[in-house]
Amino acid sequence: MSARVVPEDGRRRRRPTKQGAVLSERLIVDTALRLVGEHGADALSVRRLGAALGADPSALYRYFRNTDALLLALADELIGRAQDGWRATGEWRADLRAMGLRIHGSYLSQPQAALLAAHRTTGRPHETRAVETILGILRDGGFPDPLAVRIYHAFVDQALAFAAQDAAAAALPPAAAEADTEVWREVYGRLPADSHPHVAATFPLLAADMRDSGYPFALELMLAAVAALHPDARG
Amino acid sequence: MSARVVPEDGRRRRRPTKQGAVLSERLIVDTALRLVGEHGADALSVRRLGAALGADPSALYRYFRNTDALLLALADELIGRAQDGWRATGEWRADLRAMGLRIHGSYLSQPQAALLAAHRTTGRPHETRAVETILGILRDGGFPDPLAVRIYHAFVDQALAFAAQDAAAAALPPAAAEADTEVWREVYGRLPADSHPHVAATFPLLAADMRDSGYPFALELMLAAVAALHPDARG
DNA sequence: GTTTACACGTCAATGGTGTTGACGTAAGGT
DNA sequence: ACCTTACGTCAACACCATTGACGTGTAAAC
Repeated sequence: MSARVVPEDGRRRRRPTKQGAVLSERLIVDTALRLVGEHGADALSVRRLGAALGADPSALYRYFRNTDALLLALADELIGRAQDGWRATGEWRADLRAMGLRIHGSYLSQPQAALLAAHRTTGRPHETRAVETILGILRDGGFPDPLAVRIYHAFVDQALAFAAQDAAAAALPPAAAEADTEVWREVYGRLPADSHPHVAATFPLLAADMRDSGYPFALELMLAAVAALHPDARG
Repeated sequence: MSARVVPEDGRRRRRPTKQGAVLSERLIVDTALRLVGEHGADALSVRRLGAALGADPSALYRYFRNTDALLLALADELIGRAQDGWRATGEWRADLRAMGLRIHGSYLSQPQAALLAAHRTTGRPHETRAVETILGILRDGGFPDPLAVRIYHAFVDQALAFAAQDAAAAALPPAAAEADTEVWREVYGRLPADSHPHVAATFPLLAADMRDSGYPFALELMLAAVAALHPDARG
């Protein structure tokens, strides 16, 4: 069985499955995202996706070469959703902030797809559009090319890295997630002041702060530092 | 079978396996890291680890409640290695920089293991020591507690997130890695200037910059922004 | 309208995974 | 030397992704 996948636009004969569903790339991607959204990270397996579609699991291999290809399709869909409806204001700092938060948020809405795809280069249309947009914000904002490129790199990597990091936390099986929470309460909450004075002194602050993502603050720090590098910055 | 795991210090009877190995937490963790380092993340399964140890796979469950517990042990080992031989200089900026680069480097030295562990809270000794150290750098450096805690959070998350991100890239199977590289050359290198003017204009700079990790620059940006927040900063 | 080719849904099988309960042996405290 | 029990082993379960063979029904060709 080689080359069983037929490209989407070459498809003609859409035979319904036994249960009456008519498959398509679009339907599969949407169903996969819905499955994940409704039943969590563990719900996405070839078997379960087949069941949700009303098809034999192996039918998916007519549409995606393997699960990795399916995940890249999900990833590009997420990048696309991050940009839906966004409009540039022309103010580079506000625009970068918005893009960062949108990418982060979009990936977080589908944690386990994000996890598997945040470190891949898909080269698909939604991705290239995002690259173009962000580079444009920086160049139109007045940063010279070499600096714009360095900032672009740090900015995008940071957004994706935090997205993956927070997605990983959100995608943890319930048992592991509870284990992490309990570690905070049971271990860090009880470290003695003589061996761990700094943790002991700040524990309430720490426990409160760690509940949320560190990204928004890290993003603000990056934007502040970048502003200081702007040609127009005084000093 | 409940409560089959006996804590390491309660162990007395070290019965050798059929193949003559004498198991211990230490031996299992080291073997697991070696396995992952040599044969990739996929090589880490209970069965394969058992085989590498010369023991029945289920023997591992006498030492770790489940694979998650084993992963946390691996993560803590990496954190420990990041701190080996480090000494504070008393200069918060230099110390933070060193810690960031050490954590990042330590995880990168075992990309496959880092991938599996970078987003967990272990609560184990090496981890609590690292938390204490970093908090200490900030508090002793003159940051008031609420600010120190926020900075700590952003700093640690950034280091771990980038570590995981870069580890993921380093751990890609050769085929996928080459696919990503080719996407850069074939897709981004050929985007037409009329649809993607910014990418087209900066492609050589972009391709060169993206080869390395974005972390060092992102770290410098964060440190610069943090310096501006220091109580002693003018303005 | 009938024929025909093949796209694609289905079946069955392979070899992997984590995890558990039962069991017996040998190690160590007494 | 005895006895308890820690712990290594075995067998089994339920799940996983993936593949080769198969045949049906669709849609194009005539």
